Amino acid sequence: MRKSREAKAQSHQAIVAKASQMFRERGIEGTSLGDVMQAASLTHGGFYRHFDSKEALMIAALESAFADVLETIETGLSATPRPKALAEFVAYYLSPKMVGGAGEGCPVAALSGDVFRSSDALKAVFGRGAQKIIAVMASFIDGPEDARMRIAARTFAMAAGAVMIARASDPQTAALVLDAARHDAGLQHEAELCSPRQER
Amino acid sequence: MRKSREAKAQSHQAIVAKASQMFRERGIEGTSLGDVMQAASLTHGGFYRHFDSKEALMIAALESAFADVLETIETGLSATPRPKALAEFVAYYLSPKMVGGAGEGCPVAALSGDVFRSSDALKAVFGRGAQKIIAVMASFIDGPEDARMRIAARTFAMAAGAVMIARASDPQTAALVLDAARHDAGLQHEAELCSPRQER
DNA sequence: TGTACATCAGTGAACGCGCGTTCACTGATGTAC
DNA sequence: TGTACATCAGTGAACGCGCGTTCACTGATGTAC
Repeated sequence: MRKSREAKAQSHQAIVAKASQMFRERGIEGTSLGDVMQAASLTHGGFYRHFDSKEALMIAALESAFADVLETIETGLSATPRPKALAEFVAYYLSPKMVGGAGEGCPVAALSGDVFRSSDALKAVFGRGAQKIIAVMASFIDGPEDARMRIAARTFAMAAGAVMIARASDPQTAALVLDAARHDAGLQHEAELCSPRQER
Repeated sequence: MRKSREAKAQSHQAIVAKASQMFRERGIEGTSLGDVMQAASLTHGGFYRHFDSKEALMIAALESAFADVLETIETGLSATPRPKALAEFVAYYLSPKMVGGAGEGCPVAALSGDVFRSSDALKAVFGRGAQKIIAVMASFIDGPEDARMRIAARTFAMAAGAVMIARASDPQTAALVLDAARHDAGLQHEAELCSPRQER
């Protein structure tokens, strides 16, 4: 039953892809290795030919999820004209498709709770991914470097926070929070640009 | 070994209090009923004299967590003068004590991932709690009703999002996101008040 | 108020189940000559 | 290029473990008279 090198590579890719999707959808603890292997059309016993442990798969799956959404974000942002790009991105991030489809959505919104309770290795992958998303967002904002990073980081925190709250709430509360975040998306430059700096 | 009515009530309260703290700290799936009962100085078998299932405890514990933080928020906001109250609250929400102490912190930041994957009953409790927090925050903002609710909701989403991202990240990324959110806390009124309304 | 009895809070053993992980095995693939 | 052998991807049964839940039991508490 031995498979060729490229067949193994395909299996590996399938395992990571399915895990990446299922972890986001059902949570890491809510997804068993048996579930993942079955989704990849394999049996559970073969898992350890590909990974040393579930932890190793978690890292690979999280990296894969970040790579996927970063590509989506970069192409999406490039497609819209500069001054409105970030607002459009936030609107997309908060869309029913994104909020409802956790499996294909942002790993930050889907997995922050799980990663919080996991190893430092996973947190490092998560932090690196989050920073990359923020950096890409910042690159589509006008203004001085530090202000752009700040706007990107707080906008991302607001969008991800709104999605997480919405997913954990009843529909009415979800709508309240998502609408507020959407409304903010059109205004986020203003505070930085029109008001005198304020120290706390 | 039967205990008096008030002794039972004390046990009940202890179970809920410990569960409320442990669920936030370790996650719902990461906390077993045995852990909770042991923390409440009881043995696991007695659990079902108090609740029908773990799900029932989840609901009671979440309600208790929201009641606790709502009280903290209301007294905290009342203690600071009006125009700065919200900014002070956000600074407190983002403080190392709050970010580090999930067990005593906001259930929205600690449990949104777990509740997302749970029953509609839990989501209803979660949504109601989140709305109450937003309403209390809004009551300490000046301006027209709908704008106040919007500002409160997006500020809460940003703060909770920042805490969740920070907890799941390496220290450097955590600092980046928390600083950006802190900085925003001093500015949040401005966009609504100083810029012309913008439609998307 | 005292007594007899029913109730039931809490105990600790036991249950069935699903999980991550291990293992002996199969047979196609890769390699050495 | 062909052959003989080692490798190893994938299978499916088995493992030990912790979980939520159930149960028979104990004895103090609550209640009826």
